[in-house]
Amino acid sequence: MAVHGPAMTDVARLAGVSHQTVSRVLNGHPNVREQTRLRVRAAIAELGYRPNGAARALVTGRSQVIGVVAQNTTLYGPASLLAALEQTAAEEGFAVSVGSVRNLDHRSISAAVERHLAHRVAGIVVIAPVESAGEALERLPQDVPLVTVDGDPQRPVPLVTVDQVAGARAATQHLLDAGHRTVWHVSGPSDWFDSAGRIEGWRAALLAAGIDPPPLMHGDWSAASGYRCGQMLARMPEVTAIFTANDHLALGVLRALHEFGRRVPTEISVVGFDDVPEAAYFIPPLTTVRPDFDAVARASLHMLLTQIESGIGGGALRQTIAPTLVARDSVAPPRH
Amino acid sequence: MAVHGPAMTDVARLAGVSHQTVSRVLNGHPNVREQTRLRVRAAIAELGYRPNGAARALVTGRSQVIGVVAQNTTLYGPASLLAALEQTAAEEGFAVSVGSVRNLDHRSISAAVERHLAHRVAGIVVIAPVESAGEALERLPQDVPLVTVDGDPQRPVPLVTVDQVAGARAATQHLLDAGHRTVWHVSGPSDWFDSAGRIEGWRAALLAAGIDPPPLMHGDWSAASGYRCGQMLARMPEVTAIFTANDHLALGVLRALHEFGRRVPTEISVVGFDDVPEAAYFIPPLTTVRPDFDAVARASLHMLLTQIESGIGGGALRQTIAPTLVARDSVAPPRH
DNA sequence: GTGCCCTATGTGAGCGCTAACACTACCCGA
DNA sequence: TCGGGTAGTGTTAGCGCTCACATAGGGCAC
Repeated sequence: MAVHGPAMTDVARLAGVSHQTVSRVLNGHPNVREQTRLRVRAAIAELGYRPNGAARALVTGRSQVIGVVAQNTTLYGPASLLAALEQTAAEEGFAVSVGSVRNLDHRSISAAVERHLAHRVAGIVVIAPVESAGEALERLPQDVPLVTVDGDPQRPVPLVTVDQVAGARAATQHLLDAGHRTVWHVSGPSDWFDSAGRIEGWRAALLAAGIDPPPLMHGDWSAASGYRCGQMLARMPEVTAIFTANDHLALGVLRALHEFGRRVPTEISVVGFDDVPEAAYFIPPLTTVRPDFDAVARASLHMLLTQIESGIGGGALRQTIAPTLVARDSVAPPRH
Repeated sequence: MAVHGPAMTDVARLAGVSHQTVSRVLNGHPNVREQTRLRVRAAIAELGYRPNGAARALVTGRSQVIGVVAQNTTLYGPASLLAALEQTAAEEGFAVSVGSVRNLDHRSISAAVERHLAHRVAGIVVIAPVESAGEALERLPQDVPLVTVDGDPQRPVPLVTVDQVAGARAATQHLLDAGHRTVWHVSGPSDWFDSAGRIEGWRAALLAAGIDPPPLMHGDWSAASGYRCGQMLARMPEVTAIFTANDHLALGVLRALHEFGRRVPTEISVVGFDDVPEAAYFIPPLTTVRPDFDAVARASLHMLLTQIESGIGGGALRQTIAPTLVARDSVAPPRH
C-alpha cells in the first residue's frame, strides 16, 4: 500500500557519495568533509528521506524506543508520569511505547515486558507501585536496561520514587503544627507502596510527637472510598484533623463532612496528596502535597539512559524525589 | 550489552525444519502439518525464542505499532482515550507509541507524525481537538493509514468523534425539562472542536425551545476558569441553570457559587460534561454527560485497521459516538 | 624519497525476517 | 498410465541499515 520512500542508497546516489557516507552524516560521525556533509543534507531534504528505524534497529539490535509498563494511566499520578516521561524521552530522541496492563501481577507484567522486548526496545520503565509487581521484575531477563518508578524499595532493582514518607510526614506535621492533638489517616490500597510509604510517614510524624496513632482508615484512591471513610469520621466528635493518601480521597471525605454538617477547616482540617489541578477548587481549597512528576520522569529516564549507554549496572540504583507541601484553606487550628 | 537471544534459524535447527517453516508457524500459515507445528512450538518454548519485530518490520515495511499523537495526556478526556486505545490495540496485537506534543499547531503535529513514520508505524491516530491541527493533517503523506479523534468535522479525513452536539443538547434539555427558563453555558477554549460542538448543542436546544441564548462565558477546561466564570454568574440573580463544557469547569463554578452562598441545586442547577470519576463526589454530586471513550477507541482503531488491511480509502470515513446523560443531584426545578 | 599516520571515503557482509518460488510426495480422475 | 492438482516443506533473495575493514590521498619527519 504505502509507497516505500527513498532509502539511503537513493540519497547517496543523488549526493554522489556512498550509502556509508550518508549513514555517517546521519549519525554525526566526525570524519566527513563539511562540503560532503552539506551535499548529503541537501539530498536528504530534496528527497524527503526519512531513515528507517526498523532497519537500524535490526542491525544495532535495539530501537530508539523506550517501553513503559503501567497499570492505570487514567489515574492522575500515572498519567502525569507517563506524559512527563514521554516529553523527556522525546527530547532525548526516544519514542515511548506504552504497555498498560489491567493488573500488576506477575503474569501481566511479564507479558507486557515480553511485548516490549519483541520490539527490541532500548529500555523499559515499569511504573510498579504494587507489591505483586516486584516478583515479576526479579524474573525478568537480566540483560535489559530497566528502571522502576514507585516500586518496592526493598528490591535490588533500579528505582526512582517520590519520597512518600517525607511527604506524608510533612502533611501530618503541618496539621500537628496547627495545633491538632492527633491526625487521622485515610490510606490508599494496602498493596501499593505509595500507600505504605504515606502510612509510614504519617505514623512516624505522630510517634515523633509522642502521639499514639489512631486507627487507620483503608481507602482505595477513589473519591467513593474517601466518602465512605468520611462518613465514619464525620460522626466522631474527637476527629479534628485528617490526612488522606490522595486528593480524590480528600474530595470524598470533604463531601461526607459537608453532608454531616462538619465544617472544614473550622471544625475539621483536611490535607491531601498529589495536588491535582482541581485541588485548589475543592470546597474548601485543599492543602495538599505535590510530588514533582517531571523530576521523577527526568531522573528515571536519565537512569535508564545511563544503563543503555554504559551497560547495566552503571549509575545510581536509587533516587528519591522530595515532594512539597502546598498550603491552602483546608487547615486551621482546632477549636477548643 | 544485551546478549542476543535465539533467532528463527536456531528454532529451526532445534525443530529440524527450515526457518521458513518456523515463520509459517509463527504467522499461522495453514499448510503446516500439525506434528511439525507442535515440534516448532516446542522448540520456541524451549529456547525462549521471541520474534524480532524490527526484522519483520524491515521486510514487511510496517511494524505492529500504532502511533498516537495527542496534546495533553494529563487531561481526563485524552488520558482515558489513550488508555482505551492502548487496551484495544493490545487485543489486536498492536503496540501503541505515544507522541505527545506541546501545541497542536502545524509544525508540532507534523514533527510528531514524522517521528512515528521513521519507526514505520502501521497507522496513526491523531487526537486533534483543535482548529490548527486540521491543516497539518492535510499536508501529511497521503499513503499512511490515519484516523483523527475529536477532529474537525469539516475536513475530509477519517474521523471518530463523540457527539458533542447531542451531549450538550441533552444536558441543556435536561435543565429545561426541570423547568428552567434558560440555561447559561461556560464553554471550553474556543479553538477546540469539543467546545464548539458543545456550544452548538447548547444553543440548538435553547433555540428549539424558542429561547434566546444568554451570553456565553468563555473558559479553558480548568477549574480555575470555571471559578472565575462562576464568580460572575453567582452575582446574577436571574441565573438558575448552568451547563459547563466539562466537569472541572463545573467544579470551579460550584466552588464560586458556594462562596457566594448560592445553593446548588435549590437556587442554581449545574450540569457538567465528561463524568470524571470524582464527579459523583462533588458538592453536590454532579449531573453530567458521559462520553464513551472505550467506544471511541474501538471505533477509531477499527477504522484504522480497516485502512491498514484493505488499503487507504476502505471503510467508513466518519463515526459518531453518542454520549449519555448521568443524572445526579446538581439539578432541581427553579424556585418561583 | 621513503615510511608512517591521519583523514575522508568506499566496499562487502550480514542483522532476522518474509515473499516468491522451487521442489517433493502423494492423490485423483481420465 | 499419466497429467495435474495440492499439501507440506526447502531455497533464495532481498528489506535498509551499520559495522569492520579496505582504500586513497595528503602531510610530515627523517
